[in-house]
Amino acid sequence: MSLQNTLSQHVKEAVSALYNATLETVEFQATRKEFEGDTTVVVFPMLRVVKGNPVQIGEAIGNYLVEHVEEVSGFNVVKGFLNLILSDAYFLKFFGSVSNFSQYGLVPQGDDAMMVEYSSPNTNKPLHLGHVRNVLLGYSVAEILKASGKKVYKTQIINDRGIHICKSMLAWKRFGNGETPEGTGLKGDKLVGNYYVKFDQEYKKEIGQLIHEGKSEEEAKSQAPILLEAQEMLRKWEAGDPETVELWKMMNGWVYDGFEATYKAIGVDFDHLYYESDTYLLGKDNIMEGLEKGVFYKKEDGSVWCDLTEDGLDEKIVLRSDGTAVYMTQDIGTAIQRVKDQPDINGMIYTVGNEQDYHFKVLFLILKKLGFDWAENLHHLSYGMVDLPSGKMKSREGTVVDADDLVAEMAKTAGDISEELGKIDDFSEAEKKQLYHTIGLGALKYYILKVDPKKRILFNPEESVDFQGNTGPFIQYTYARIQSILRKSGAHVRSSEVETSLLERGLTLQPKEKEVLKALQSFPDVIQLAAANYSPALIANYTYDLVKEFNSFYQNVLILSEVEVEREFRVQLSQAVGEVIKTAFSLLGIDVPERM
RNA sequence: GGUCGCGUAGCUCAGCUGGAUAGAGCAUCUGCCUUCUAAGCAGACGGUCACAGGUUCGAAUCCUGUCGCGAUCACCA
Repeated sequence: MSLQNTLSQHVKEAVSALYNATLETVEFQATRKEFEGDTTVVVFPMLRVVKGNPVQIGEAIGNYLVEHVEEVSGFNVVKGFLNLILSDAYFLKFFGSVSNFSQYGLVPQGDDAMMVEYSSPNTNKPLHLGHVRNVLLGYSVAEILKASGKKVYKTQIINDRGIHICKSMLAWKRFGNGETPEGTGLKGDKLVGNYYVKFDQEYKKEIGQLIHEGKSEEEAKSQAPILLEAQEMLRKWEAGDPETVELWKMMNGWVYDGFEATYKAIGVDFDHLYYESDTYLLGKDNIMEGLEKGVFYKKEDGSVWCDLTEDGLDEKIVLRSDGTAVYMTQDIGTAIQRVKDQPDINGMIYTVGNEQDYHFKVLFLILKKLGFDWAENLHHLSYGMVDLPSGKMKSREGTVVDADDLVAEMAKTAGDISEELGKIDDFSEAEKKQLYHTIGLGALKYYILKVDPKKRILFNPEESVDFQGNTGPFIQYTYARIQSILRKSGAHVRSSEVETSLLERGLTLQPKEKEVLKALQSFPDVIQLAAANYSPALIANYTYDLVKEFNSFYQNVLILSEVEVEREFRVQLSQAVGEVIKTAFSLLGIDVPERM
């Protein structure tokens, strides 16, 4: 039983004994820094069942607790707040009860399985800053869910078909002169992306020409020869024309190699890949079944709809009048297919930008109406856009921030700062390169993940990301310093038997040490809370708080003390903090360096 | 226009189920490297929590309305 539960029980007893009243719940709160105490009971809510002065009630309960509960060694009452002081024995008992801090807070995997989808790239252009936020969020939420005891399948659906793909194929065919990634030394996704841009340039040129010849803008846009040809290419692809399919396979292959390199650089991975070319025909059967069940209805022109007006939404089309699928059709079919493929899944998380909030609201509602039990556990992990100081990113205007460039830029900044500090002059070039990548990526990931996903991010690439304060590198730095302490102290290994004897050997805890212990104590709760809210930000901000407490301790208390017991405990405490930082950061997908 | 989200210090952000004098970092200013890594620590300065009502012993937090910003409301994906 957690301390809070134990205390809660005793407070109820106290109220019962002292006032002959029954308390439903006891409200706890972290004690504010300016008051003495380790945890606080709020007396106000008790006034409903106990009539009287909150201060007197607090005093009475406080006295009762000190007398009856060994963990409580003292108290004070300020207004309606009962601040309890916990004994050193209690804190050391907690510290000793954790046998292995590298596993601390992690719940062993149960049978509950979830699928987390993220990235969802198009294969006509490279990944950009928007994808970076998506991928980091999805990956981190998947890791947090794992830590909370869920089995997790990480997936991405690759949008590998459609008119946009044909555009870059056509442009390559027309202007490419047989260029390949190998021949040019360009990453495959970059090469293909260039032809997508090339298509757009040609398209604009042709539109201009047509308007010059007297067509209206609308006519020009729909009649430009290059566009017609792209549409023709899509038809050929759908018909399975060998030459077109061959080209499609080749160019998509280039793009996959490019994506793979980017994912590797960012440090994310997937368990399953879905290709839209395999799934885009799914869903029609499900629509037909739904039609029979009466979930959908058919209009006179043959199109199929779902009436959501009773749920406060509109009618939504799920099948066109010509019988072809829309986006919604595919998503319905894909969701159902996934559960068929992986029957232990009983929930799915879709990491997709908030511009699709409405789509997912409708999708989930329809799946519920179709009667799937897992439809209750669908969640749209919706996130805000990443804006630049210049405004929105627009691929056609070349204002996108490329993911690979961004990672390289961050590593360079990390390198510049490190060189200036000169702490790692004995590193080899390869080690330095690795370290700069770790730090730069840590800065980028932390910067994005510490913000509430719902909020838009204003990303200024020039100012780049800070390395001071609430940042990834600051936390990495703290970890590195802890490793340094462990090296210098001869790396004491913690064992659970030791801590009780620490008390017997005369150890008394200092306030800074208690603060660190308190911060460590809340880690398991934070993981659960983060999993329940799909929020990496909670983990990030928790880690920062822990590091702040540790640094304050580090700076104000001598760790390598002359007194043996103190030295032993402080080294172990440092080690524990290091392990929790490492765990927390692994949930964010951030590596920690041994030295920096 | 309907719906959804956001609005907290000059800037970037925390603030869990309502609780004490609303917290960090950056920026500005003061101290601290002969002691475990100064990417640090200790402190100062900085707030009408967009605005107005309401519920409550108590509201940044919950409810209603207003304003501002954004997204969305396709037989596009």
